[in-house]
Amino acid sequence: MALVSSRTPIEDAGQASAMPLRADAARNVTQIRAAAIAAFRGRGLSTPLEEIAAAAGVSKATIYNRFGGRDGLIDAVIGELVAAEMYAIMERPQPADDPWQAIATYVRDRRDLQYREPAFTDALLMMYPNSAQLVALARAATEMTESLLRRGHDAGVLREDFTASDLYYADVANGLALRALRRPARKDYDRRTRFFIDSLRVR
Amino acid sequence: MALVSSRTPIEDAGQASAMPLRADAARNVTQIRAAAIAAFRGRGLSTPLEEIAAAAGVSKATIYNRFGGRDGLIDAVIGELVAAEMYAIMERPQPADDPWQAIATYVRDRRDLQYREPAFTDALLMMYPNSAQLVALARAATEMTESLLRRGHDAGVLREDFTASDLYYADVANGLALRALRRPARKDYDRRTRFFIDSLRVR
DNA sequence: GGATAACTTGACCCTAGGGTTAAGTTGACT
DNA sequence: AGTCAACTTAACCCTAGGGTCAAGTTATCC
Repeated sequence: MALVSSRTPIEDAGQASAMPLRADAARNVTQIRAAAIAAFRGRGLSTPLEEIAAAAGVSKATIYNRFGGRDGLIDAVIGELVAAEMYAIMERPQPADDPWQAIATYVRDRRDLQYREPAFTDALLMMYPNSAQLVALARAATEMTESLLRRGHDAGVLREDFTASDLYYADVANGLALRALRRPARKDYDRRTRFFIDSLRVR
Repeated sequence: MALVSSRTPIEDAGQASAMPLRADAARNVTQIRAAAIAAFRGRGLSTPLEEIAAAAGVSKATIYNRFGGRDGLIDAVIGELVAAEMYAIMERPQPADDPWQAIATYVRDRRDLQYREPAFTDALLMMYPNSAQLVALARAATEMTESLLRRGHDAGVLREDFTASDLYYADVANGLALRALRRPARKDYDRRTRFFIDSLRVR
C-alpha cells in the first residue's frame, strides 16, 4: 500500500499532520470525512466507498490516496461516530453508585447507542480489526463491562450465572436484528430493553 | 424463466410428477436435493448455487433446469430441512397443558431448532418470500404464537406487555447472532435461553 | 440400432464492489 | 509566469455470484 507522500494513513487520520496538505487536498479530506460520517450513520461501516466518494464529490481513488482504504477512513471518523459516545457511556456509572443502578444504566445506554448508531454494531462485531481506534475501544469496553458485572455479582444484585459474554452476545444479537428488520418504534425497543435488564437482576 | 418441458418448477419440487423424469434427470434431482440440504444446513439458505451444484456433481445450469432457481430449490427441500420440525414443535403444546409450560416449551423448542438449523433463521427472516412453503409455514407459526401468548395473558402467567413481535424480534436477533459469532457452547446457549424464558414470566 | 425429445453443460453475460495506476491537472513556491 | 511536486481521476483489473443459452450428449421408444 504505497502512499504518495511519506505520511502514513494513520497520520492522515489524525486531525493535525506534520506537513500540511495542499489546499485542495485538505478540502477533500473534510468533505470525505463528512460524507463518511453521514454514510456510516445511515448504513453502517460497510457502506461502499464509491458511494461515499460520490457524496463527497471526489472519485474513490481519492479516498484511497487520503485514507489508505476503508480501515483508515474508519479510523478517521470513528471517534466522532461512536467512540466519543461510548467513552461517555463508560464514564457515567461512578464507583460510588449503587451497583445495580450502574449496570442498568450502562446496559440501557449501550442499547440506546445501538438504536441511534448502526455503526456501533459493526464496532461490536469487530468487523474491521485493522482500525487501531476500534481495537482500543473494544478493549476499554470489555474491561468496563467486566468490572461492572463483578461489582454486581459481589453485591448479590446480578444473576450470578450472567457473564460478560452473555451481555456481548445479547448486544450483538440486538444490533443485528435492528439492522435486519425494519426499525422498531422507540417504545417497543425500550420495552424490550427493559425486559432484558429485568432478566439480569436476581429474582 | 422458460423451462425445458411444460412442467413447472413447483411441480418438479414435489415428490411425484405427472410425467416422470428421465432416469439421468431423476438421479440428478436426488443428488441436488441431498447436496442442497447439506449445504443449507451448514451455511443457510443463501449458499451459492454453484457450490451445491459442485457437491451434487452437476453444473449449476442443471439446478436452474430442474428447480427454476433458488426459490424452487428451497421449496423442494424446506420440508425436510425445517418445516417438518417446525410443525412438530407446533403440535407439542396441547390445549390441555399448563399455559406457562406450553409457552416455555414452545420458546425453548424454537431456540433449539435455531441452534441446530441456521436455515431456520433464514426462514424466520422471510428472505425468500417466493417460496410458497415458507410463506405457509410463517403464517402457521404466527398463528400458533399468537394463540399461545393469548392463553398466557389470559391465565395471567405471561408478562402482559410481552407481544408476538417481541418474540419474533428476539428470535431473529438470536438467529443472527448465532450465525455472526462463533457458535456458543451448548450450555451457554441454553443458559441464555433460560434467561430469556424467565424474563417472560410475570414477576 | 436408429431417431428424437429430454437432458446437460461449458461458456458466456451481467452486476456490485474492492483495489490500483498511468496520465493529466493544479496549488504553491520562486 | 514558470516549474514541479502534490494531487486527482478515468479507466482499468479482479473476485464472487446470479442467471442464460447454443451446442452437444444420452435415455428411451420403436
